[in-house]
Amino acid sequence: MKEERYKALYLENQLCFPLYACAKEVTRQYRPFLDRYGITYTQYIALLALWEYGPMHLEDLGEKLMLDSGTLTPLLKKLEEKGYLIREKDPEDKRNLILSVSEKGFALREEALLIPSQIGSCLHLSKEEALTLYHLLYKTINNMKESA
Amino acid sequence: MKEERYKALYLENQLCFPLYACAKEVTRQYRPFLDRYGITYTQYIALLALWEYGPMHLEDLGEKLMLDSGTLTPLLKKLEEKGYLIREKDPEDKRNLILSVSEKGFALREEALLIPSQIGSCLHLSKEEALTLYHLLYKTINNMKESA
DNA sequence: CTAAAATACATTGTATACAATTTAATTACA
DNA sequence: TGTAATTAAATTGTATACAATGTATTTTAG
Repeated sequence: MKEERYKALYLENQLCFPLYACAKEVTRQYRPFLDRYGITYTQYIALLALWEYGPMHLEDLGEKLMLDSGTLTPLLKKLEEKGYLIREKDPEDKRNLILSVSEKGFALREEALLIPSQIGSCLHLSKEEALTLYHLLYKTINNMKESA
Repeated sequence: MKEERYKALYLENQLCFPLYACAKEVTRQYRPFLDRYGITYTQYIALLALWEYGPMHLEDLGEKLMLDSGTLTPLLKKLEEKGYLIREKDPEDKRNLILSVSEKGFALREEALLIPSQIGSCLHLSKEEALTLYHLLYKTINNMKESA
């Protein structure tokens, strides 16, 4: 099986695989912290964006998170059901949906303040390693966006 | 909104987000190449493991790919339906499922030989950058596994 | 030797992801 | 102005992911 000819297809020679596995593993690290508030990782990053930038349209959130309406629509409805979010039609243009964090959603922000450092300590990377990884990931993302 | 107090929760201060986004984006790059053979990214990495290591049990594949039976069972059935894979009970221990690549599956391996370099060129990373990224990702994965 | 524990896979239920299509609202233009 | 083109969400359909449970098989203890 392990013929030289197929070296390019060895799992350990792929960059994609550790990327895929690491991303899954990191979101798994978040689970116990987020379970306490009844939210998922994707719901969490949606809140991160809305906490930081304030009310915005679904499309803008989609651009920030690189997610489309097919993913976001049901996810945002769940956040609304849980009381963290308000979804309302934009009176200026009723095609748009304005997303804004509720009072309960802002209360959650206070609790969430503790999460990043707890996750950070799971990863056990030096500040320098984390920064290198961060920049390489964004560089890769931007490279892919350009070539598209 | 953008108060100093909440800096730790800024989307751009998260390491998890570019990781999550990059992984999704890279699997998207695979899609056009894999669509031609009617397989998905996860099905592709399952084949990578089976091409490289030969027949194995579902559990071993799950360990290599960090996936459980809930994900693998339906995925492997689809690969079998498409004719790339053979699923059979192990006569030695009928709890185990032996997974082996079919003739058609090995024919696909020849075609797949072209994929890694085509993906590589989408990422536009130098050999050094790719290697650094690779090592940091595996380091992070291993760190998380240890702390668990 | 047999009942209980353990094991491996399958199934169920929930939540993404995303392509493709549909629907409602707005804009553009003939 | 009235209709065609465009736009933004929502919906539909398929494929992961994964926790929790179920089921068949094997192993282990007594």
